[in-house]
Amino acid sequence: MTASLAPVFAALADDTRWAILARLGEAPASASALAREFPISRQAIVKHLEVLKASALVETEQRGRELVHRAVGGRLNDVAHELERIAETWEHRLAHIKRLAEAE
Amino acid sequence: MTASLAPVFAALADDTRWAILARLGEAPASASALAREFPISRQAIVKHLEVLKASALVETEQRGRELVHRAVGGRLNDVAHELERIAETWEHRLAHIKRLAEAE
DNA sequence: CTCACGTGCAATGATCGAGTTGCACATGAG
DNA sequence: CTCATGTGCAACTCGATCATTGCACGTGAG
Repeated sequence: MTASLAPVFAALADDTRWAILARLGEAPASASALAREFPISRQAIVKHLEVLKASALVETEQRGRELVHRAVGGRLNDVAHELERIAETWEHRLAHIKRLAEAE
Repeated sequence: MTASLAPVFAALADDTRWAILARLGEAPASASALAREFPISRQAIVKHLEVLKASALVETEQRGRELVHRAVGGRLNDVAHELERIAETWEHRLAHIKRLAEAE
């Protein structure tokens, strides 16, 4: 389960991709529309959207002849909760080890 | 602020690095010790530790002549909370837009 | 209807990062 | 003391991926 996190992080790691995702969090948009706003080609935008979609961070909907993409908060929320759980586990375990060391 | 997240994601994105971090979450260890456990060279381990340290995901302590590294839950927790906040913002904003669209 | 506009696929270039190897240094264990 | 062990620095290879360009196709706006 924790292994499934790496792809999501990889999707979020790129600055441009993160910017696109943040932009879609403000309002849905098509790939062509995004290409006009960002200083990169439409194809680059499309590829980023594919990556984001593969990690379920964006969803796509057909509006007329356009494909409108929007950011999905749910997945991000899942990741957040999992991180909290992991962080807590670490703290407990390491505190325990430290206690053992001081008991010598 | 949201821009400061990208480096952390980049640090967490690599499978090997994530595995090292998880390992350090179970118990502290030196770079050489990790190199014995993982199928990669010590130098590779060291580089991963540098990245993790740069994102404040691990801390280092001198024990005798060894450098002992341990995972830090705090930073991960910060990231988790920020992600929750962002996800919530998206949901609100997009729900608002959807409401407007249906009001037509 | 028609053409502008949005999309899809393919090949290529360029940059970045993971991993290796080799060597040098130092310091604590025995 | 001495040598094994842990660490540090540098150069190199190789693969992934970010981005570009060019072309073709379909469909809805006007």
